[in-house]
Amino acid sequence: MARSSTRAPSIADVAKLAGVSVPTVSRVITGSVPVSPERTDRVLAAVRELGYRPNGAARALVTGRQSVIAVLASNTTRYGYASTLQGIEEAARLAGFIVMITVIETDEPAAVQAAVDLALSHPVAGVVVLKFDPPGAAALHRLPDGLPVVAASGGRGDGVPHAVLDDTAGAMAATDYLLGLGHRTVHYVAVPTSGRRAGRATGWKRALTRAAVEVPPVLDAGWEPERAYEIGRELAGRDDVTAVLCGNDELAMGLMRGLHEAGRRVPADVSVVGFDGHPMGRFWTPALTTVEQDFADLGRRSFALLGGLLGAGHAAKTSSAAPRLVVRESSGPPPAAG
Amino acid sequence: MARSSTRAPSIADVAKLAGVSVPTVSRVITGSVPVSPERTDRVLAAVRELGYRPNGAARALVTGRQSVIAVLASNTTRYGYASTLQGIEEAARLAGFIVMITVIETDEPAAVQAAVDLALSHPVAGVVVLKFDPPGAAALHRLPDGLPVVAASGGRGDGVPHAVLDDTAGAMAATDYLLGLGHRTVHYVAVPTSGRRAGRATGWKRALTRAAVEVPPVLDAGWEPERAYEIGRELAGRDDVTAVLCGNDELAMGLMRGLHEAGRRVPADVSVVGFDGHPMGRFWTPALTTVEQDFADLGRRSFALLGGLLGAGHAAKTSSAAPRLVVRESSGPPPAAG
DNA sequence: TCCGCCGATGATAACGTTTTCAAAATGGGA
DNA sequence: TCCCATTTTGAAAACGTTATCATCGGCGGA
Repeated sequence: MARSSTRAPSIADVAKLAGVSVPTVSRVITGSVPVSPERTDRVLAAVRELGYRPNGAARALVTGRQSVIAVLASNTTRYGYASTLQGIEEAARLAGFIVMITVIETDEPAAVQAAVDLALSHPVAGVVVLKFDPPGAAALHRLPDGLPVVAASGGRGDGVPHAVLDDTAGAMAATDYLLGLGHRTVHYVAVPTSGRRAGRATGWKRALTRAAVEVPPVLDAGWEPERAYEIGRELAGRDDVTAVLCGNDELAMGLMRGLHEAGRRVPADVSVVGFDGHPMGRFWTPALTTVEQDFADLGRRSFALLGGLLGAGHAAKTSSAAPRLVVRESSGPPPAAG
Repeated sequence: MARSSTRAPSIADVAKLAGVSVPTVSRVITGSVPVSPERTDRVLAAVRELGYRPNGAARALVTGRQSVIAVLASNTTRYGYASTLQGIEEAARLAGFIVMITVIETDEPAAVQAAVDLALSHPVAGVVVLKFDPPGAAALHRLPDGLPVVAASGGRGDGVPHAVLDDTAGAMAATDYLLGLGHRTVHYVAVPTSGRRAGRATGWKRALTRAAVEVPPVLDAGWEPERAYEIGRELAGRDDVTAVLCGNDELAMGLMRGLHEAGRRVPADVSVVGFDGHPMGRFWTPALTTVEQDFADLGRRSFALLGGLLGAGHAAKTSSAAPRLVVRESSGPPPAAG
């Protein structure tokens, strides 16, 4: 049973034990060609006894087909990233694919190249790039031609097939909602973006201009809730700020804490709306109004697009879904009826 | 440049173009054996021109060395899991390894077996199992012998090398802290555990018995903050509950919301202490007292253990770290001086 | 000048599997 | 009974790389 040491049993070992030829074992295992019941049993018995497990490298070498897909992302712990990854993994697993994850820590060219090289040092069937921020966008540009690639992001695509969450529509809906509540304008605390086109900022800006109200300067917070917290404290001193849209829910929570510590009440004094639909948002006090996005579905759609690329040629080029505004407690009318 | 179609260039194509033999190309690429500068240049030029990329499957097949490690986990979105995964990935990437992730959704034998089979259908150098819950523990038992395996968990190991976060010590510290504040006893809202030995519950129980106070029944919440929220509402009606330790911070946040909605103030009426050190905890209102754990470090240590297994035989068998109690606003003395 | 040594190079084997192709076995019809 | 079609089986080739081994060249020492 516990045959340690030496080397893993090969198909030849199984064949010898079962008293059949090597190809017969292969046929039993892959099920590609029928084999007589009697031999099939002998082979399966031998497989069990030896604990034989096909060598994927050899199999991949001869078939040329890979069953591994690479995911490139800048971070795997943030809510949106982790959920998208989960969706990709689930869809891939159900299709018999394995997911390899490689993190791209910065958008510095050397680091990006190193990460891409590492990811591609292994034979992969395709690549999914989480293009939510600069590192993701940089990685996309460094992937070699001829490799099936899909990007998952919140904006429109450029070249490669994209699975998209329509950030712009979500941000517009949230901004329209706040304006409809009577707020004079809406401020925006931004997350990093993948390029010039920032879907969330675009939607926010578009809603404001369409309503013919002033567009205040964007407040950049990066990914850190700490920074949003500081912004919250700064904003607390300004009476003209009555509604804030945040690039994601973590930022919104940090911001609310900053406002709270500085004595501003949410939503009585300031309305705060987040983005993403973080599962903790509904337990927050006050519960967070947010633009809910189905990241897991984004991941599944990303893999589906990639599957289309791998299979028949008639693959879809994009897959888009609209987010949904979820109104909870952190938003309301402005303090002085606007 | 963009040579699509046909098949990827092989080392033979490079050799022919550079006018050298196949092994010489291999030597240039791997750097294993010195090659004359003139030939090296020719080879590198040919590599560039053809866009040659070594076939990892062939390489893996002949060397027998794998540069892929598999991670088995039941979920990749929860804070502890995601952070541990991040630590593993980081350490692996720095060592030139790639991380494959396979999710085990339930502890049902068939599902576990399928996931393990999928993960091992690819040749891997070793496996890290996130053994925080039943699916992880089940996976650990289904891995074949002879494969380097490390478990990362919050409890002690059994057989395979373990990287550990000392849950027991953390839970004891938190419970001692609450008892020291004057609480008559401390209730415990539990997360799922990987087996009979639940580190957090053990530490909590040990601290209570050592202080000779009553040990209330464990309140099981699973992983869902929703369930903790309900428990919070239930507990709100009980005056004897003045201090609650939660199995993780998400649960604590759900619980606090439930208490809040039912009119109980935290920490004035009830003290709540979480577990894990979720980054959002400090922004919560009230900011969450918690037992902070360094999951990323746990991941790095897991990989280090695995590296020891892969390299020389004198590998460490365990690696343990103690968590740290971080006192914030959600805990304080009981309402009526105890 | 010759011998032996060392470094660079190339031919060939090996890794473990699937695929191709031919051979053997089986079955059915005349 | 014989022959052909069909199914099952096995031998050998192929995948792309690295490892092994022998060969070739140059160089230093006698």
